[in-house]
Amino acid sequence: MIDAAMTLLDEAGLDELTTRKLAERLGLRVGAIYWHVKNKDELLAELADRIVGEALAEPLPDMSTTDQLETTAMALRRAMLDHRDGARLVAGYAVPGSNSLALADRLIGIARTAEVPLPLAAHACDALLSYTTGFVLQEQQQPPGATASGADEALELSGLPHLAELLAAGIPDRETAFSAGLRLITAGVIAK
Amino acid sequence: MIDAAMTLLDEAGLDELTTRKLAERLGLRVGAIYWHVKNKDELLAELADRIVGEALAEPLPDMSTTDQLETTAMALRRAMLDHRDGARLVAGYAVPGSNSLALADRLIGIARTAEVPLPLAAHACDALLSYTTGFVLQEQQQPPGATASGADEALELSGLPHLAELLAAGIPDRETAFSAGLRLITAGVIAK
DNA sequence: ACCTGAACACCGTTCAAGT
DNA sequence: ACCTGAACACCGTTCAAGT
Repeated sequence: MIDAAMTLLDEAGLDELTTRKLAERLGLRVGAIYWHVKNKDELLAELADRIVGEALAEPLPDMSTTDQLETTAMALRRAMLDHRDGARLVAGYAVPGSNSLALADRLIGIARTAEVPLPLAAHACDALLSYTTGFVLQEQQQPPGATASGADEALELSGLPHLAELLAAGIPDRETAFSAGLRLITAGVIAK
Repeated sequence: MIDAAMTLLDEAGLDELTTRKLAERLGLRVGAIYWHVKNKDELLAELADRIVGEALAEPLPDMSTTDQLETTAMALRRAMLDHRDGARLVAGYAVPGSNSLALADRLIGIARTAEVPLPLAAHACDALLSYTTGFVLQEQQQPPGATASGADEALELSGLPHLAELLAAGIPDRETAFSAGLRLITAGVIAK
């Protein structure tokens, strides 16, 4: 059931993930869905939790504290990117009681082993999670035929000198942009 | 038209912001909506842009570079919090060509006046925007009767020692949590 | 220019009734 | 225990036709 929903999500995206299409894929009538699951929101919550679970499954090699924090955040990003609209799902339906809490606990734990005081560790965890989901959300937003690379259609840049300069200098790819933001956050944690 | 949509959003939330309810509020039939606007997505994009515009309207007093960056991010947070589901709207429908670009340009500009090199300034801008929308998204998520303060219903904390400790120590309020994350990012920008 | 009437192709959810 | 049939109350969108 949830497996079928997951593959339907991956193939069709969140907007097309409908109870009726799910039923059809399972060879059932719509109503049958509601024997397995209370409602659609519960279904989506389970999907979101599963995605966060994939991030959690990633092993953590021996490395510096900041690298461990960054690796964990990158695992979350990977897990969300691995599923269509993954970030929207996690941001919108991931619910306490589940893997999200475990992920938060892991992040705080990493910071604490480096003797980071609890309040700062909590804020760092919060910042990393908000940043990561915010970043991937934006990343997965441009959906259909966004011209993959190069300066695409001339958007209005008059009055936006810095963006113009940035466009001329070349926009960095998503990977390095994400890592750079991550570094800004984690550096602040141990520097304190 | 967009004004009516905005107040409907504020009163009813994004899920209840429906073309039919909007028409009813305007004393029209549904079809009439589509004379004013191409489709619902365009309507939502205009709302999102308007919200970002409110953030842009906030004046920037004379202060340190990091304070200016933080003030700008806080203005965006305020603007999103000022409207029901503001973050979901901005994250999901804000589109280039509009106030989002102006906001990004402003952030990069602030960093650049402090002689931050362009690539770092761009990454800082990216990080601040992703963090802020991610944070407020989460903030506006718990919708209905989330027990406002205090440790609410016992969620399962076995195996989550750090979260348990955090809960015992008291969860910091959203304001200071947001500021703390902001500081982590901005500190990294000038420290470099 | 601006709107109505009326339809089309969808949704999520419920619930008696079947097996 | 698991599913069907059939309905209910909604959606967004289109488009001829009216004024």
